[in-house]
Amino acid sequence: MAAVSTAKKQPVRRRQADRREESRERILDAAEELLARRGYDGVTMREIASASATDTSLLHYYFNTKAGLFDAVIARRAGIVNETRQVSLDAYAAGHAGKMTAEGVVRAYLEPTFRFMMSGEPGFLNYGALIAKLNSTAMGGDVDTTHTPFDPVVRRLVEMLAEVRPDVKEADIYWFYHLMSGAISLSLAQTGRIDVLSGGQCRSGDFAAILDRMTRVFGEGFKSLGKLA
Amino acid sequence: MAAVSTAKKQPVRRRQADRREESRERILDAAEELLARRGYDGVTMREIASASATDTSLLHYYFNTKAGLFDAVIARRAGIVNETRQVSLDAYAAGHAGKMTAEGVVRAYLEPTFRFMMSGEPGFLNYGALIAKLNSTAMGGDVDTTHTPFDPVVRRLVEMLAEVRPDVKEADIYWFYHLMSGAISLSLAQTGRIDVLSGGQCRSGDFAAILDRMTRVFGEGFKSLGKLA
DNA sequence: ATTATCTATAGATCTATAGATAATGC
DNA sequence: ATTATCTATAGATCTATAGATAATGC
Repeated sequence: MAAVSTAKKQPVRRRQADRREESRERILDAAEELLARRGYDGVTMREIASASATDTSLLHYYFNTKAGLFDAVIARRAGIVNETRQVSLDAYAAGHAGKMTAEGVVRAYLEPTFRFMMSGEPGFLNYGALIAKLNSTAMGGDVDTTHTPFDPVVRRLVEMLAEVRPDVKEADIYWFYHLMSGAISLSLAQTGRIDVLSGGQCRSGDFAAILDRMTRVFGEGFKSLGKLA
Repeated sequence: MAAVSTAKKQPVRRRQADRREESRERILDAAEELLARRGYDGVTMREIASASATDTSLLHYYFNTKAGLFDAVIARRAGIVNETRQVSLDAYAAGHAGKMTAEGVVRAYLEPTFRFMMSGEPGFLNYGALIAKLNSTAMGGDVDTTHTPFDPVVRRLVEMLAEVRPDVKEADIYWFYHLMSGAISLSLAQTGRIDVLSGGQCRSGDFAAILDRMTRVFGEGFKSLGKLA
């Protein structure tokens, strides 16, 4: 057997890179949760430091400023989310050349996001709520919302929808995305409001139900575009 | 001719009630704009005081606390918005007994909101953005989101949609409302993101365009409910 | 006499940094 | 010798209130 819990008092000797990584992750986790719940201005560096069992000086050591910490929280998961969406759209396009449907495209776009939310990892639930807050924040404020890292995938989505219905004007497809985006955002926000409103018939955290309804409603709704009113 | 600008130096003699009302409105306007732009925690009482050309002590005199001021901002326009929606839904129901359509109900629900946004009154644009922020805030925080004053009208909407399609489960109608609510929220937020994304083909402030697309997409999308997938 | 408004400040924060100490690198 | 972490604090806020003054009521 290898040496498991040999010395009692002696601190575990960890590599610098590991200490660094562990501390950063611990801070990012705490920041993610607090930022998701109360927003950028609703959270203090002290609170994040306290929640991650360290001091504000360490937060500044790793992330420089509060805005830097915020950006790091967003950036941490943006890559994987983006890639998964991209892969999903490409896979659907490849598997349905010439027979793509709006519903299929919509599902391919939505599924990865909701799969992350259903993974059970609390980090993703917090991340989702944080992205929702960011989405409803006007551009040009303190928090930089210009570098939304999701734009290329959205363009791909629009492209594929245009292929399904070449007669629909591009602007209308963008509006369609806008409406869908709003529905996604509110869902990621997990506000608990629909729970109360429906008397418990719906639960904010039931992402399987939301994915199903979204796919249907937007898949069908897409057909209305381009028609005369 | 009546006495217009008679005395030069002499301060205009105004009734107490008028002074009170004018000051309150001036403060509420400034608060509404700042809160819409930066959120509850992103704005200070000092800033609101400065923007309304007064002091924080007067803000506290009229509204007690920061939370009290926030509530007053929300409450000021909630009544008229609510009533207008209610009247619109009732009018549609009365005029289309037995021949209501999902699209008709959806339009009757949406139209008043968007009409306020299109009124050109900047107060309503700010109010809309503020409501959008509130909608994506989880319940149970500092800001009280439980007293959302819009619930009764939503129930009426759900009721009418259920009349259009009695075969659809109530939970599905609530989910449908949830999706629509997300799209409304993002639209009210006026983030400017769709403008950039679409390369200027769409404008966040084009509420006529949004109302038109929403009515179509959700009117058509509603038909997908209750169907087998 | 009452109500609205201003002056001044208490007491509790906040972000950020300088400088000391502890742990790892080599 | 270098990197990670902690101690202590600067300097600038923040919300809220006490108490004085100005304007209106009657």
